[in-house]
Amino acid sequence: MPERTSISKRVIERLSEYRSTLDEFDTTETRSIYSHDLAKLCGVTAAQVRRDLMTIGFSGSSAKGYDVSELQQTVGDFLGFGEERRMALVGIGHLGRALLDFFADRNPKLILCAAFDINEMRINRVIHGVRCYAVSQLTEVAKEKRANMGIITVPDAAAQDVATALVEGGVSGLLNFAPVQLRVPNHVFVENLNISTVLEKVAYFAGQSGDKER
Amino acid sequence: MPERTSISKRVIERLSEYRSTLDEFDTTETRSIYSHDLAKLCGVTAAQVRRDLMTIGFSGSSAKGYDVSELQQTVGDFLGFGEERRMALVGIGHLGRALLDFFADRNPKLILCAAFDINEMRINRVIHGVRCYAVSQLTEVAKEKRANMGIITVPDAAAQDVATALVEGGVSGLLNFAPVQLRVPNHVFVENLNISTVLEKVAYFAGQSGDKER
DNA sequence: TTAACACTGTGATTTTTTTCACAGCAGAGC
DNA sequence: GCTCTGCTGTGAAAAAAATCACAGTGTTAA
Repeated sequence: MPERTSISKRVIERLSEYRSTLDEFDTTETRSIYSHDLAKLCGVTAAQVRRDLMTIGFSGSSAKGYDVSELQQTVGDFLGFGEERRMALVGIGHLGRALLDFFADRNPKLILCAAFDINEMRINRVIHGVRCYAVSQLTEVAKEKRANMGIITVPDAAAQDVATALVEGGVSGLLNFAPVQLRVPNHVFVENLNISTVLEKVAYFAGQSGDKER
Repeated sequence: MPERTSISKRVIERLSEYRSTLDEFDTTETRSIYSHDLAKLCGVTAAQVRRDLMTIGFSGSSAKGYDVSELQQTVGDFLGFGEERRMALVGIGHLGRALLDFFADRNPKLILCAAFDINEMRINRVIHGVRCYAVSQLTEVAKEKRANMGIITVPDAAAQDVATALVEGGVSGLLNFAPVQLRVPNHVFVENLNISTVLEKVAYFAGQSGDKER
C-alpha cells in the first residue's frame, strides 16, 4: 500500500533526484547525510528536502541526519522499484538509440523489453540486447512481453496511433517526445517532453541577463 | 523591452506550446481561435490560456477569440524570436545526433552554430550543415561563433568542465542532459533534463492505477 | 433597435507549493 | 550530569499558481 494522499509530480521528481544522487555515495564510507548537504547536491533547499521526506514518512535523526542506505531503500520502494517496470520503445531514430544506450548502462530498475520501428532495415536487429519488432506488431508484442510503459519517439503524425496501440497492449504510462497531445483513456499517465519547448525556455531565460534559476 | 514583472518557467513553457500549436494552422483558413479550443489542443484549461495571454498583455476579441497570426507573432516576439539564438551542442552521441536531426527540420529560430566532441572520428565532420570541432577548442569556437546557448550531452564526468568552458565562451543559457548539478555564475540559466528522473516519474504514476495527469 | 448569446479580461478565491521559524531532541564536550 | 550545539520534524505563514465566476462587450438574429 504505497501512499495515502496523492503526491505531486514535482515531489516525485525530487525524490527520484535524491535517490540517484545518493547512488554516488559509498555507503560504507558515508553513512549518513544532512538535509542541508543533500539539498545542495540537488539544487534545492534543505527545508524542501525535509518536507519531501516527511511526505513519504521517512525520518532521520537529529544528530546524524538521514541514513544513506536506508533512505535509498525507502525512496526506491516508494517509487515502486520493487515492482517490475517493463518498457517498450517505439521509434529507433537517433533519439530512440540514445535511449537504448542509456538503459544499457544505468537504471537497472527499468527494463527495456522491446523496441519497435517501421523501417524494415531495423526490424529483427538486436541492439544492446533488445530486439526490434515491426510497429505493426506493437499491440501483440507489448502484450506478450508484458510491457507496462511506453516511450514514443516516432514522427508526430504517427504518435497517436502508436499510443493507442501501446495502450491496447496493456501499457499504463507513456513518455511522449512527439509534440502532440495524445488522447488516451484516463487510467493512462502521459508525460510529454517537447524538446523545442525546453529549448525555447532556455532561450527566453538566457535572454534575460537578469537571472534566477528556479 | 520584453516584460515588467518576472514570469515563471511554467508560463513560458505554456506560451511556447501555444505558439507551436498555432503553427499547425493555416492562417488563411483559420483566422482566429477561442481560448477554449487552444486550451484543448494544449491540454490546459481555458482560464489558464486567458490568464497566460493576459500576462504578456495580449488581447483577443470577445466574439472572435484570438487572432491566430497576431498571437503567433506576439508570443514569438515575447519569447525573443526576434533576436538571434545561437546554440553550441557538446557531445555528439546518439542524443546529440538526435538534436542535430531535430534542428535540421524544425525550429528555424534556434540556430545550431557549432557542435563539439572529444572523439577524433567526429571532429571536422559536417552534420546537417553543422561543423564539428574538438572539445578542447570549445571556448574559442563558441566565442568566434557567438554562441549564446549550450546543450550538454556529454558523459556525467565531463559535464562540469564543458559547462565552464561554454560559459567562458559567452554562453548564458544551458540545457544539461547530464545528471549533475552544474556550478555556473548566476547570470547563467541552467535547465536540467534528466531522462531517468522523467522515466521514474512515469513509472510511479503508471503504477497508480488511480490516474490524474497534472 | 433590441434581445440573446458566447466570448474575453480580470478581481476574488481557492488550492498548491515553498519557505519560515522554532520546539524538541541527540550527541559532544566539559 | 549538565550545557551547548546543530540538527530534524512540523505547524504556521507566505508565495505562487490555478480556478472560479461574472461584468462587460462585440456579434448575430429577429
